[in-house]
Amino acid sequence: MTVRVSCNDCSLSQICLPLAVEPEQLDELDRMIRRGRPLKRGEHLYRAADSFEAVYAVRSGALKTYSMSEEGDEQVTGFYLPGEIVGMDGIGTAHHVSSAKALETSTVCEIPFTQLEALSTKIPTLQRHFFSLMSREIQEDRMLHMLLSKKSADDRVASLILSIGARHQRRGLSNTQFRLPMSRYDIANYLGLAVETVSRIFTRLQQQELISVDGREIQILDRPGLCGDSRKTCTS
Amino acid sequence: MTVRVSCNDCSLSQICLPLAVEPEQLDELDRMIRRGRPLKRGEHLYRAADSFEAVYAVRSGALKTYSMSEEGDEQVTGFYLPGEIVGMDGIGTAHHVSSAKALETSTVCEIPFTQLEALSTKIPTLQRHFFSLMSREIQEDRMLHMLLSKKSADDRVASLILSIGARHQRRGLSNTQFRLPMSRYDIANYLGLAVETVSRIFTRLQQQELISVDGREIQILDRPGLCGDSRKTCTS
DNA sequence: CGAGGCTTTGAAACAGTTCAAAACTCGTGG
DNA sequence: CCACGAGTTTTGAACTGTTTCAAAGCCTCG
Repeated sequence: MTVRVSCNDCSLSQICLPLAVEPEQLDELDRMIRRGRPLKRGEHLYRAADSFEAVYAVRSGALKTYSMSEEGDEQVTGFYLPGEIVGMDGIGTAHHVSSAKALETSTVCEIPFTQLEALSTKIPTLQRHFFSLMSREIQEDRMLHMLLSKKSADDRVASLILSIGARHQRRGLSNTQFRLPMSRYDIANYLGLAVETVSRIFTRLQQQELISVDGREIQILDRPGLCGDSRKTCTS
Repeated sequence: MTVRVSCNDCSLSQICLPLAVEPEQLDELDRMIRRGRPLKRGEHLYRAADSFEAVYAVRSGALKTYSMSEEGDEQVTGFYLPGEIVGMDGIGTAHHVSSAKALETSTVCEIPFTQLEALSTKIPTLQRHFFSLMSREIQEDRMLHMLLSKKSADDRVASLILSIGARHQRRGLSNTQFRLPMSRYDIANYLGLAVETVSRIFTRLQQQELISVDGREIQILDRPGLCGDSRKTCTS
């Protein structure tokens, strides 16, 4: 039982795949997309070693991707918010190398990759857009590389908060006040820190009056301060 | 004055782009490639903010890519050996976001991206191969993410040594004995460590008789030991 | 052969971790 | 509707891997 929503009606079409497709060709893209039932918090969208069939656009909610090392510890590799594409790391190996799990009730649009590939050869702007998406994912990984390798724990947390804010803004929401969809554990894991450290930093950033924290509810009080802290280009 | 070498004669064709192209179509790929004069150690292939025109296949030598933070410190984001493709991070932004610099005398094949894109719509296996390459770059970034966020300094260095070895093997060279093309500074920077730490670790790994080190000359003496150290899947 | 860059080594300092424990949330079932 | 309990978050104190500072030795290439 697939839900009947079309890209035309979707509020995310301006930041999602459709933006690369002319209106007259949108139907073709639209028809290949499968919109399944919502994922409940904790449910998997796919698991490592599943065969790679599709990429997914997040429609609502939030997901995390993670992989497992041989010793069995988890590494959170990314967070995905509405309008973002998840699952591109599987293209090269024909099976997923990471798992994707819902952080809260979420809906996604499934885009079968073989069909997307075929359509891409017909619509150059779509091919280009997809190259761009992957390239930008690489760029972001490089920025994360710098974050992990050069920045202090405070900078890392500040940077994540700013990033979530900026991604909210892309959807027309406040970049100043929002709810973090992930736990302190996930944040710590993603940023290569201990949970205790992350918790202490939230408290500290609040004491410095850079943000106000209430559980997962965040409000940015002093953006320049927070940016300066993380020395990150302060878009938004 | 472009050098006259064709993909047909190139010993790297089995790990480089040509592997995705049928022999009868190889000429078309071949014709779009420009082979320039060698880069001397320290010369740039491109710099951050240069407009993005092409990706490059390394033919000989070795390069590093790096980006600069606002404060002006360098982050080495990758090392590129013969047969590998460098420059894909620029696709999404129309200009390069990092710089690429020769670590030693190197030659590269320049592949104009617009032409590659056009050819990709005609040769689906080429399109697929390019998606795969980018996807694998993302995968590797994710493994690096885990390395930086969860592993000890010793594990990181061991892992890099094993990676360089494996990449030598792909070209039919020894995966046990080789020369590192990069300085201790570059290794430290890439792995998020201090130079002194890296130097100490090389000494320590040698004391443990896992490797033998003579400057940049490396020999792996106890692969399982080195793998076990870095807990990395020990291919090769 | 000399100079600047690399590499190594030692000792002190520190950022972040680990261990331990208490306090809070929130969904669930009685 | 309230109480229970598992998972999450916070806080404190001791510990440790890595960095920083300092200095000497070593290539290598002009």
